[in-house]
Amino acid sequence: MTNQADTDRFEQQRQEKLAQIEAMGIDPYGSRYDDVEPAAAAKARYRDDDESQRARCAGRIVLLRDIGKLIFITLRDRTGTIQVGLSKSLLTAQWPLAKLLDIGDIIGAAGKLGKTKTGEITIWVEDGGLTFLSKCLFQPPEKFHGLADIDQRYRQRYVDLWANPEVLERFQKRSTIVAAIRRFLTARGFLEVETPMMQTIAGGAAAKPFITHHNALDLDLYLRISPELFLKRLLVGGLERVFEINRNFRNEGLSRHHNPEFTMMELYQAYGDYRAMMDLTEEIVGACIETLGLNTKVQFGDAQIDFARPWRRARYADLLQEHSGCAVDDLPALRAKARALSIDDAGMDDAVLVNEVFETTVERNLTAPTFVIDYPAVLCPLAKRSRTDPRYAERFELFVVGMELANAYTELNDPAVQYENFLHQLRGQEESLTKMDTDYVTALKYAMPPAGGLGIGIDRLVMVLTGATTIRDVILFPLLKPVTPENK
RNA sequence: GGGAGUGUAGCUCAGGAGGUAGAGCAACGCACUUUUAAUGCGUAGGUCCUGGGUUCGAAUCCCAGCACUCUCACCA
Repeated sequence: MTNQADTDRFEQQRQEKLAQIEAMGIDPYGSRYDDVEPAAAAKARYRDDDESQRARCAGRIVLLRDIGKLIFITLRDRTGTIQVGLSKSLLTAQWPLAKLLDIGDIIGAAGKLGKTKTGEITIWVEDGGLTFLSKCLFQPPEKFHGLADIDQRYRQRYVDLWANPEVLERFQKRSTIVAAIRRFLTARGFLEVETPMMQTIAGGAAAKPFITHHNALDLDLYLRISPELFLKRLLVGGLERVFEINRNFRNEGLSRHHNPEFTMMELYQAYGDYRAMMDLTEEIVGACIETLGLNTKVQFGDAQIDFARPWRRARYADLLQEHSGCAVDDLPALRAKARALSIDDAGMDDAVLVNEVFETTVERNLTAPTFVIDYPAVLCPLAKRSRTDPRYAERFELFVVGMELANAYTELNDPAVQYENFLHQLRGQEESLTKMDTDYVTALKYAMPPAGGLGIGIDRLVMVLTGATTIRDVILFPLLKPVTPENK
């Protein structure tokens, strides 16, 4: 698609300007530039009645209007934009440098802070106040429409971030959300920890793992699919409240809701249970909404989501009945339903089949925040069974706009039951569950306090709170097929 | 993997009932000291994704492939 000869045509012109800048004795790649004020702050403090105001900002030239002996520049930094005015009479010796500026270049601008005739707050750069900081050698995207080619936006995120300001804003919000969660949990006495990303047994979930190899030990290792079993070992160790915000890796397909590496916040709270986790989830998400300065009503595509508490809590069996018309224990009806939905049920366990029907009929309809509670116990080998009805596990999954956003259990702390569940899992299971984590069972034998555990998918939470309908819009560098010479 | 769509200038996009193509922005030149996507005049810029076929002639029609998007399937 990109014609090399043409790319060179534009780059050539900019190379020539770079050479002219060098000929002036100026380093076209700049150096340390101190005392920079954010553009937004400079604009915010401006006062009409003060002639002595000055400002010093730095950023990228995103617009440039050359009116002969006067040039107006829109300078963008991480906080926004500010106009820079370059006038021949003010700049004097630096005027030739001003005439060499291109859109995309990075400059520093210092001078009087004032207004133009039309009322735009402007830094009127004085001689010596123009600092060349870095030359952009490529033609930037179209100034009004920005970068629209979706593939190129992800591949060249470094361009996307400044060509499309809403992209930068969304990633700033992501950072704000993660910081809010850390602050909230830390204030509650949770300790942030880091557990292994490379594990000899990929436990804590059922997913296909990525495999890597440690040379010195000649040992295959798995990138973790979950930190769960390590965090619960810490409960045994007496860290009664722990959390980790980090990447999980699952070797599965890509979609609007799935990236092979994704960020999970997982926490464990001794002496809690899954109901405590529901309250905590509402509070955590509430803290994020508050920090972002949002109303509880959030727009997502065509849907409006209302996060006002409390959120709906509905039993798995009831939702199944409501959306599929089948009772959770009516297997003939569920088999029939599965066939009607063209689910391939050959060789499928009953519980797995029920869950297939659940996923196809129920999940996509859960738009408003909904805690699905009381899952069939066989689907939850790490969760404690209900004392009142052992067919069910004390587990919830939180759904919003049809997406699983969180998952929580009352944690199973009985080593004998855990051992049995592991054994049961091993029969006919996929690769992630072929090895038993016997050390985890040993840990439970040393006594793990009863506890609640919660995982929140950070990427999906950011999607919901920023209105991003694809996970790739909340991951800076999503996984893409590499560009090869053959497919270019 | 199935289905649908898209691929044209650096960027954003038109167009093309078969006769080798256009706009805006960006670039280059000229003019302009208060612009706001500055403006006006001029110039330059294209393997119309790739390969094959039909045809006197293909960017357009046909076939195959590649890439991307959406969607379905897969995914505790």
